Amino acid sequence: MARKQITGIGPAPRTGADDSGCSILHVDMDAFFASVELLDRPELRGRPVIVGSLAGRGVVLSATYEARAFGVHSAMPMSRARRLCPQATIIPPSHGKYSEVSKGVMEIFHSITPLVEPIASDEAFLDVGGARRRLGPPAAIAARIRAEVLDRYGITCSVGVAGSKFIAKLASKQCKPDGLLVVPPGEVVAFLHPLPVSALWGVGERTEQALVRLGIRTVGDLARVPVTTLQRELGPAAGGHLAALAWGRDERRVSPHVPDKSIGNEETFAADIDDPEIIRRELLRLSERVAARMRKGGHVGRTVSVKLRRADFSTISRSRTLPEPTDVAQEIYATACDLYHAAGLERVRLRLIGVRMEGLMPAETASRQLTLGERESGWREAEQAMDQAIRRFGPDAVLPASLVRGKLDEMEA
DNA sequence: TCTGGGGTCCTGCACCCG
DNA sequence: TCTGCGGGTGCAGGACCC
Repeated sequence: MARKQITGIGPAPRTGADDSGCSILHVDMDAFFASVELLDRPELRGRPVIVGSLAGRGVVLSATYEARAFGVHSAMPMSRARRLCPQATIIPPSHGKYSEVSKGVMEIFHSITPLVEPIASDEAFLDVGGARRRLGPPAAIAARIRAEVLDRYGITCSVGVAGSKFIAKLASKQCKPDGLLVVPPGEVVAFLHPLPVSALWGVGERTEQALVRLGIRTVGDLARVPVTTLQRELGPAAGGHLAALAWGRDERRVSPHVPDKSIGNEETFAADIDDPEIIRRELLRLSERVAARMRKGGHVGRTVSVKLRRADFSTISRSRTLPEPTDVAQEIYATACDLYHAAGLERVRLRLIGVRMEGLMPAETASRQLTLGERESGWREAEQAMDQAIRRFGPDAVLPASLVRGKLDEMEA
């Protein structure tokens, strides 16, 4: 999903360019969540529609191009979006529906090539180098994908075709919505240099400000700055990275299987909370969710990380590495509680808490000390039994006692 | 204006160890 | 024995992405 707002005008989209040397496609669904919602609400076509939560603190998840014309964009606070476009129809998100369509779209990609790297539910990179003989040149394959997605799901997508992932991604962004743009290797610099620096992957608000202070506004400006200057200003990694991107150099391959590095869940409260009992109950709920996801994915992890966001939006994180990797919620929860206590925020109003497991590895390769394994086996077996019950009877089938107490409190209130 | 939730990656610092 | 140094690791925070 295109979230970054790029201002500035690039070259006009081209579809008939020479696509030899361009085997990377970036496919990006147009206003994906909103487009899926319009399938069920065709009467809203051509009107401003925003997908986002109606209640509490929320941001815009997706907006039709009619809503974007009023300045609404993804990640904008809903309160602001409503002010900018009061006539918009607001639809609460239905993630299950988007996953279904996403799965189908990914299947279309896989029918073209096994080299598909999903980046999000609505976009992916494809390496179609091996599909040329069967399906024709990359631009023709891109056109075929666009037609098939429209035919099967009634929604449009934009496709960038280039010799690298980075340029393909920029190309799809430039031709949105419902477009196709080929950037041949010989035209990369001419395509790239007029763009604003914010178009580059890795340049967010802060980095853009830093670059503007140096008088760098376009990618062309950036390309003319010595790499040592960029590294001094932005750090060795970011400086080197941007210097390469400014000349279109991007060697990354399309990788179909990128292993997970961490799994976490976080929650923003409807109102700020300073009651340690409630916070601990939420830590348990989040630990349960994280552990269940880890077991489902066959992961164990070594580092427990807790995120605490105060009412003023300042955020701290605390982490601890365990002697042995785990996927047991009770262990994650106990560590999370320790970290929360040690942070000294037990009487501080919090708006968000999160629990994350890092240092993931496949459960079957994780060696476990016998004594620890014996101590935990009761919990692991209990939690695996919970997993089974939940799969059979639904998410509320089994809950830890303290979460049941919490639910009863809510019902009584 | 008031900021979700899922992530990755980088940097700087502290500490340990050889 | 003490000190300096460099590498590895853990931790905290921040920027960035979708």
